[in-house]
Formats: sequence, C-alpha cells, structure tokens
Amino acid sequence: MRKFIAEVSEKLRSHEHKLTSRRECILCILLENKDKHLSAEEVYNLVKQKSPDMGLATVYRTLELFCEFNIIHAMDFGDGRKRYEFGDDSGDGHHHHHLICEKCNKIIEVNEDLLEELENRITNDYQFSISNHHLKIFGICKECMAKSNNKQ
Amino acid sequence: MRKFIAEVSEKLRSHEHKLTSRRECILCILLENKDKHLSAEEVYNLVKQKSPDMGLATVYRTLELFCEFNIIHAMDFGDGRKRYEFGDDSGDGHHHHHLICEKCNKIIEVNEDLLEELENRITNDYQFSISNHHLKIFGICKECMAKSNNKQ
DNA sequence: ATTTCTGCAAACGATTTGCATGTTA
DNA sequence: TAACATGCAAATCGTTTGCAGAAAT
Repeated sequence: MRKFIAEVSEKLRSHEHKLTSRRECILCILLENKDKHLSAEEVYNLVKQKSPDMGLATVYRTLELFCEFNIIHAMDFGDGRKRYEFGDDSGDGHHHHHLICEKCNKIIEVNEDLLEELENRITNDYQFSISNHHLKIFGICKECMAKSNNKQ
Repeated sequence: MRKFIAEVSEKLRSHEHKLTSRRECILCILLENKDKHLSAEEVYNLVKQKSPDMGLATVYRTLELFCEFNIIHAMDFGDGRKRYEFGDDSGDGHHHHHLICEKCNKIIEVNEDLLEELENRITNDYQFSISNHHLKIFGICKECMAKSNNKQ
C-alpha cells in the first residue's frame, strides 16, 4: 500500500500536482474501503474523523483529480450520486461487472469478463466498434435470500 | 396509437387519475419521439410548441406519473439527466440493451436479450437472484466509423 | 515569488415540492 | 363541492466554482 501511495504521488508529481497530506488522507480512506464504493459525501464523513477541518470541496476536487489520473473512476449505481472505485475506466473496457442487491444495497463485484461472446455478436451484427461496457445486475443477494426464507 | 392513448387513459382512470389534455400532449410527444430517449427538459421544449403555457413541473409530474403506471421508464445514459422510453421496467427485466455512440451520442437499441446464459452462470456461481439488468455498451457506431474512415 | 492547494460560501443544474388557483366529475 | 391538476416560485440535493488566504517549491 505504501508502494501504491508512492506511485500515485509520482503520477501526480509528473504533472505538476502534489499528493498533499489531505489528498493522501482521502486516498487512504479509499484504500481502506476498497470494497465499499463510497460516494463523495461518505468519503467526506470518514475523512473528517481523521482530519476534521477538511472541506467537502476538497474531497470533490481530489476525487476529480484522481479520476483524471485514472487512479479511480466514478460509477453510477442509480442512487443519484457518483460512487468511486479503483481502476482505469478508459482502457479497453474489459473490467468487472456489478451485482446490486435491492434489499441491502450491497454491491458484489464480478471480476470475470463474461461478455466477450456477446460483444463479438454485437460487433458483427451492428458493426458497432465497442470501447467499453457497463453491466449492472439487480436482484437479491444470497444473504438477503436466506434472511427472507427464515422469516417465512 | 389512438388505441394506445385510450389504454393509457383507462389505466390512469382506474386509479383515480385523469389523462388530461396536457398529459395527453406529453404522451403524444413521447409517442412521436419513441426512438429519441427524451429528457424532461426536451419533452418540455417540444410540448411548449403545442401548448406554450405548460409548466416544467407538470412535465416532471406527468413523467413521474407515467413511470408509476409503467407506461414509460427512466434510464440514465450518463449525461446527468433522466431519459425516458416506453416499456415496463418492473417485470422480469428481460428488456433490451443500449449501444451508445461516443461520437454522435446516438442510442441504438438491441432488442434481443443476450444475457440469459450469463445470468444463469451468475445465479449459480453467486446464488444471486436476478430481477433485472442494465447493459450499456459504449463505442462508435457504423456511420461514425465510416465518416472517420473517409476523412483519413 | 510563483504556483498550487484549500475552506468557505455562493452558484449551479436537474428535479421536487408548497401553495394558491383552475379544472373536472 | 370534493378531488385531482397545474403554474409559479421556492426548496432540495449532489456537485462545481470564485475567491481570498495558506502552503509548498
């Protein structure tokens, strides 16, 4: 993780930006919550515990900066705010998919890319040159299914 | 189309709502632009040509009403506003997908449901009970590819 | 000293809502 | 005359921006 932070610092530095202590603090929060898909407001609330005088605008500006440098990217899970996760969204787009539980709002990542065959079909049938895709699958997760079965 | 409007009217009427002339006007605009995935503001601008004294709030309220009755549903194409299309989004979720051209912003609908096999795999591997999915595929459409090839 | 960074408050844009008036059954 | 519908303006909510002061090179 030390190494990752140093890498980020280098990336920023090579374009006349600094990894200031506030920015590093935000990066840490993101690292500590890799699995959570935090929103800006959520990052802000977590960051305030370590750094109570940080402003919300700084969080927004930092998240935008990290996006520009492809350290994180924004996703929309349909709740009206951007949520962030690590990873480059600009490349050939073969990243993971998301299962969204409609009961507990948990987000499960599916890391295999399961759409290659489908993409080939679309490329052929529509002569559409694919650069990226977003697949969101809504439903009920294993745990919530178990809970609702117990209640019955 | 007459028939469809009458059906909508019935649907609303059966739950103490009326298909008023303003609402019918909005419905017509939507019908005339089935392929366009209009936003609320765009509906408003089109509607004002026929009904200049209509308020934006009425458009929003009507679109929301139509959504409640599953006459239309809202989609997010990543441009920060809701866009609407006909069809029921609440059922078993086996509706179409969207190809989004990053050059001309055209939206191409893919009406086959191409994810059944994938869904089966996810249901098995994750014990996740799927109710719906949204697949957006970004890239360059046939026409834009042709254009950029000509220019070279 | 110049550039970047930051907090604060104000601005923003899409959407929602309160309220008083209009319309319809 | 109830209940629903509407226009208008104000409110809301996530996000962005202007600005003046602080920090870093």
